[in-house]
Amino acid sequence: MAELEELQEGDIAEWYSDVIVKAQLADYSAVRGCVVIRPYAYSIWENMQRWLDDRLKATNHQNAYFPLFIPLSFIQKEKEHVEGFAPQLAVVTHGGGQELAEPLVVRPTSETIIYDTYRSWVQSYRDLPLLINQWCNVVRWELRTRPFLRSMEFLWQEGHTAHATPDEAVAEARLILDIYTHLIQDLLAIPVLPGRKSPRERFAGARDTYTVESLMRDGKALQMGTSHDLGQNFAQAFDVWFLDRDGVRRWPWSTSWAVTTRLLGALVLAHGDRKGLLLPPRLAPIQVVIVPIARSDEQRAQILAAAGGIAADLKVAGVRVQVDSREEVTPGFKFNDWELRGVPLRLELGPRDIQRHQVVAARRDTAEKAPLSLETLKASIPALLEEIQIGLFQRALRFRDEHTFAATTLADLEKLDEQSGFYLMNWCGGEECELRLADFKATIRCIPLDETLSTPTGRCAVCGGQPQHRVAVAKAY
RNA sequence: CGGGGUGUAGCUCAGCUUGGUUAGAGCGCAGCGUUCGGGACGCUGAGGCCGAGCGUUCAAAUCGCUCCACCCCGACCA
Repeated sequence: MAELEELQEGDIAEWYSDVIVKAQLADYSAVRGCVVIRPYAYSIWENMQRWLDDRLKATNHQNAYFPLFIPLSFIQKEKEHVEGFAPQLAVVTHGGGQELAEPLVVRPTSETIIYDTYRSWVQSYRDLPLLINQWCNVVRWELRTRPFLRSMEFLWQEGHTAHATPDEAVAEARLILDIYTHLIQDLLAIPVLPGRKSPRERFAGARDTYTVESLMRDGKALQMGTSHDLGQNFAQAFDVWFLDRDGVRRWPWSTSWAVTTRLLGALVLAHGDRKGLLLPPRLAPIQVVIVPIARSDEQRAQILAAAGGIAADLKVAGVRVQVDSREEVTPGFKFNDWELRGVPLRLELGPRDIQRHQVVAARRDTAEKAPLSLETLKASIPALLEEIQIGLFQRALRFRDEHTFAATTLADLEKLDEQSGFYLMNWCGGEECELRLADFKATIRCIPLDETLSTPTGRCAVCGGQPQHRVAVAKAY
């Protein structure tokens, strides 16, 4: 595998699927567009889930589960929603050998079935806010699929909340965006650009869509998570009412928000290199792998015993550690194997080390090797893992800064071919101007929430008119 | 849904142009032995409806037609 930055677009695609398969993250399945998520990747997903689920519970959200099947008529109740999702629906027409009276769609997202239920849950302002989350799978009939980044079935969490005031709903959508920001920056070690979507890029049926966008190492942007201010659209469409404090009947204001297993793909594309995967320690299923090196059988027994002791100590210190005691492959093979699988830290333990009372620690991120004293491992290893975690984020942040440019005219976007990344561009807010970006295979990724970025500084780069914002433009996955 | 490509051992592929013994290689897998600080080696062995169907022929992995699947590239999408 060559250095990622040197690869052409098609080769990146090949590198990506290579890493996915060789690092045992996913397997292609018998079904087009659907992958098998292997234990290694699922374990990473569980680590993300655990953190996010805890945060959601800490902010008073509760988990629930709604049906996989949704009556077709439900999807059709919200005008924009149906227009947005109709082309992507998988529809069940038969069951038990009979044609169904009404077809059932396999959920592409659950707003409709959930609001149909909320009608009976919400009567009074005392029932609000209603803060529900569900972990599940969804299906969207994609034409062009890629493992994790876009598959026909994927896993996610979808939050659906209802509030008594519009301000509360917006505050909720923003709170979640903030939680996503922490998840992605603190755990995945990937910097995000938080912002709002242009009307054109908004979720079907939303009043406003908030997004966190990141840059992959090939300079393309990836939408990492979204949080929608749905206004009263779904409440209205599904006839959800509450009697407010002042005796007036109102539709509640609602939000929905999601992150998906796409984040697993982001991990590969944001940190991977020519050796393969590189996992941030806080998410790595195996943070430390110990590779024993021995010449004779009795030496092996001694070294394996020592390795087992180190592993036990590290486990007590909260480190996820594994001893690679395979005898059928050489240490050199193991080095490459674990590097491909992205384990952040490797400890080599051989006869020399036993003698000197040390291990040799090899960092996946910098390829540096250094001896570590056995006495202080319980402190030095967690510290080193933390250093790697921070370093990965810093490196990704530097990469993003170096790939963020200004575009003052449309012609500046021609540079996208040479130098892909975020291009900050003044925009009048007109859809005609936005559509011109297609000439460069680019889209408006977001209007940054950070006003130092989004405050316009000149004229609209496309039409020369009065700009409304500066927006982040990029090629996207 | 359009364009391109590929289907032969678990994987990567050769063989097909010019039809003809028992279909091959490397890797992987199993057993045994030697190895082990950056992808070790030797010996032995298991493993195939040549993507599916129909046709041409004395004879098809090989020629023709149809279908299917997957990958890559574009328009639509988390």
